[in-house]
Amino acid sequence: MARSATTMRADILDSALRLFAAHGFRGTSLQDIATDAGCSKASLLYHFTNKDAILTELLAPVGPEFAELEGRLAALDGEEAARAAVAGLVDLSLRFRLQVKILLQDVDALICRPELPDVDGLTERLTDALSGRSAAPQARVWAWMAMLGIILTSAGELALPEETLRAELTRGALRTLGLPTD
Amino acid sequence: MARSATTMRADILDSALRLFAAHGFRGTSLQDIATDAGCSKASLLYHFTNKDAILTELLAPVGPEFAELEGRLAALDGEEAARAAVAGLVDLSLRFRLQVKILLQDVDALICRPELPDVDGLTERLTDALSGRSAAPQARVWAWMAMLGIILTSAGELALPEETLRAELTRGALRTLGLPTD
DNA sequence: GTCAAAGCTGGCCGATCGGTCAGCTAAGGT
DNA sequence: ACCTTAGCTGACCGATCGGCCAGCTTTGAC
Repeated sequence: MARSATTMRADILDSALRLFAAHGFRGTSLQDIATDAGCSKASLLYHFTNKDAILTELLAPVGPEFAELEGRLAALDGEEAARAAVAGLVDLSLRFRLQVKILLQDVDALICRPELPDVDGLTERLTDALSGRSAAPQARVWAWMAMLGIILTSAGELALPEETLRAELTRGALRTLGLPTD
Repeated sequence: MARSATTMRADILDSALRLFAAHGFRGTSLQDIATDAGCSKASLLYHFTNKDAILTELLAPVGPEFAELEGRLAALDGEEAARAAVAGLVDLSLRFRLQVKILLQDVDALICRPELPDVDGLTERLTDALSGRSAAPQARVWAWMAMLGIILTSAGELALPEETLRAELTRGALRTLGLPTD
């Protein structure tokens, strides 16, 4: 054995996460991952059944976290729902920067997979909460702006300490939604 | 000749624009475009030297428009710069919805091409204007949130009349930046 | 009517993709 | 010392990609 099994698997996942986030799922070949991880392409397919399995394992922790956020939001309404949605979204976007970046790059090619989180429904329920359960066109537009602003800005490469980033993302989103920033 | 030359070229560009926006540049094959346009793959490469040439022609009108916006913004400062940047960005994002969507899907694979607009420099100068020429971390975060919110929300599929979309995008972005909405 | 050129296509090419397989190496229980 | 098995690999496969080319059909100038 070349190296401990757990290390090899972890190295592959680490390389795949970085490369998928940087160049997209479709833009990263198995050979790219193998080279980066320092092993052969065949070795990848020994540890994982196929390319999709690597992606699925990388994205596995994301789904439950967003589901839990949705559960918390479901009981709330109005301004309370919007503030909770902002806080939760900022938190998850920062914790899963790279995973979110992967999802966004090939949305259309990935949302059709049943094992992956239901992105369409998720965004719909999130914008519903962010708008404070309002169906007004303005509220829907602002909810989308706030959601995309949070997710993509945190996925970007702003060179800022995490705490200031979290604080300013929250403040910016609340203002987008027209809510006073405490 | 099967049909008038100008029609064939226009049909190809129309199909390519829709397919690139829907599935990305790398996610759309020449065969896909040919099938959609109702001609053979070889016919595409008769009208265009290669796949990149189709993309370049689709994106050609975008560069000058953003360059002109930049020129207008360069002379402005502070709140004036931010307001002008919001108005200009909303306008261009709505006018070039599909083109922007293409650029965003494969940013990393496309920005390296010299003939295409300098996305990195463009976003940097735009966020500089949106922040009112401020280097404060908060202003930079909010500028990114406003920019991404405008661009991606307009690229999305909100089923709203263009005028309300324009008005609410502008209002939302100004609030994100902490500017009074008149 | 003739003919050069434009418009268009089927068939082919090399490269690269994800994935399979037989087989090599080394670890570890007995 | 022996042998099973986990870890790993080079070589290979079919599919698909972007792109090329010889040649067919139609047009329009003369």
